[in-house]
Amino acid sequence: MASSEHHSSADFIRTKILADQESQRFSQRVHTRFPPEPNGHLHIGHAKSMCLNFGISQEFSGRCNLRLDDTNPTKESMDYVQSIQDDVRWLGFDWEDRLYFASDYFEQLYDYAVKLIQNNKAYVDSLTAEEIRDYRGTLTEPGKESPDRQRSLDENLELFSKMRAGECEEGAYVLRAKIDMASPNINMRDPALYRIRQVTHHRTGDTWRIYPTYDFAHPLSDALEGITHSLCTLEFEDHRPLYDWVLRECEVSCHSQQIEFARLNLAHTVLSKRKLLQLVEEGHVNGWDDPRLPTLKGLRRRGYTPAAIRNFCERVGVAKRDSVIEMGVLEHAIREDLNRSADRVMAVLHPVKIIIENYPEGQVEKVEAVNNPEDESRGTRQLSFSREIYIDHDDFREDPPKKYFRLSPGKEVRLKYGYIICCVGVDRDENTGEITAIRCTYDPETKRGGLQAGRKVKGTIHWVSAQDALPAEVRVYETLLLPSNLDAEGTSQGLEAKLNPDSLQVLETCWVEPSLSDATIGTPFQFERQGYFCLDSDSRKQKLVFNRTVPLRDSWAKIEKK
RNA sequence: UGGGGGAUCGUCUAAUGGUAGGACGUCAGAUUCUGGUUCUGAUUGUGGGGGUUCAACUCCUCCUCCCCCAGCCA
Repeated sequence: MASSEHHSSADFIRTKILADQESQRFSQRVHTRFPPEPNGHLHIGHAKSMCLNFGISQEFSGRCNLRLDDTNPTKESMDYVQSIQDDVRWLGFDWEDRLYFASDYFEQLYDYAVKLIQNNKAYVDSLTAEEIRDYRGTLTEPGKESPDRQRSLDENLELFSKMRAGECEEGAYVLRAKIDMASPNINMRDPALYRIRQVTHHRTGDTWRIYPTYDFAHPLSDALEGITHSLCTLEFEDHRPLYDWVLRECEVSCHSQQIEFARLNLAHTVLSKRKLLQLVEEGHVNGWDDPRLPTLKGLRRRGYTPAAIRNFCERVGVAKRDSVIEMGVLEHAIREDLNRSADRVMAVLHPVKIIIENYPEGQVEKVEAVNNPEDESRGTRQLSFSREIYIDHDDFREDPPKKYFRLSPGKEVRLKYGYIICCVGVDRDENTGEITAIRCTYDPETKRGGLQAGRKVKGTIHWVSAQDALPAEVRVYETLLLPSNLDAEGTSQGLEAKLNPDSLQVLETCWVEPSLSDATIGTPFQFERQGYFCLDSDSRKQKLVFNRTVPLRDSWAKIEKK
């Protein structure tokens, strides 16, 4: 059986599918679908759904469709339709020739609606939205039937056809399922099937003036496509009786099994389209591809790879309980990927100049640097070494704390791939007293291959040569939401209060090694000892711009915190 | 409150009557020209009370807590 070879234990969905296969349900066929509404950009929560739907179809040698659930033209657009396809492809999933649209089924859906009317299972209601709400009852009280529930078959047919013809105002009528106004499940109290929308649909144009609701269109779309397992999130659990009702009353030949799972929640960020939209529209972030956003476009720009995201989704698992995944899991996934694949380069983000007093002025020599210690085939490159170099501000302390292995007065460190240097003093600004340069001497025998090459010192730090380093801007990101405010829900006001004011830090005066001059946008690098970075699309020849994808783990920072 | 779901290490997630396991995190050690990586070890958990059973995360029962539903959104 093509199922759980890769899983020591299957999740509850795969277990269910396995059972269906064994019982010959659906003739052992497995056909899923990923059905986003084209009303926004995809985010990492959708990635979970894609990994599930496409992943399951692969494991069970089945198929997975991409379906755009475009039943509400007031919120949707062709831009989103395109963006969704780009993102699905980018994540690495292939729907082959099975790209579908709910709007492709509008004609068939209409026929099914007519059939329901003819079978006395649906009626045209002229109650207003407010009246329908009142008639619906409450959680504890049953609803009451609309006067129009008794409308004659012919009248229903005629009105529904008028609705379609565009002869009615928005809100004048709605087609409702005739189920049970006293049902304890509010979704079964004669839910709306069709509503009038005098708007142009991004695909069907002005052909339609009535549009089916999710509850009507979704089960039938599944049936029309031969979907066997219709995976959706927990909030649709009590729509399942309605889902089944529609398929039963429409007498379709394929009755898919709806299975609900818990949606993804990620700590310190937002994963609802509404809130994402708010962040973009109110200018808290710079567009849908802002690297701080958990949108696929944002993650991509930030430097996250499709493999890391897919791996993350696998680690997170699938279950029915509400959960919040720690950012650490996502960060682990991208580090794991990039550690293997990203070439190492030297970059100094908070530069301090070092003058090596005993190194001849004007001399430049080459040192050999390893591109990727995890992958020898990536080879080496030459770095130039000279009298003046930059190191990071964090790698020097005048007053070093205990266990500080880096540079401080009278102490030695190794310059990675270069020499061991010793701090002999500092230059200061006469007025402010600020350090303007650090003075060092070097030990000429300590270069790789030198007589003292094996000499051990506690610390090794990164550096760039002042004479050929390239200026760069580096954008450092933190979580979008403050770690302190964990409560997920809130008003729009609440969201704003939780925003991390330091989610973006721009370092304008960084220096990077010259090899980065021909970096391409998006290619990941490890800035030695710091983290993973990639060139941003804002980058220009004169000023390179990098995004920090994720920092390296930093055990010194932990020690120092104590 | 009616209905529908859910509760297992700090965080995710396995174990459907038979050794509570894995991952992330954390801590400690080893290796390291990245305080990275890798390796080794450690750490901590079945919401509560009854019951059935040789044996309960699992079954029964009572309770507690959390999530979802009163759109002509999905």
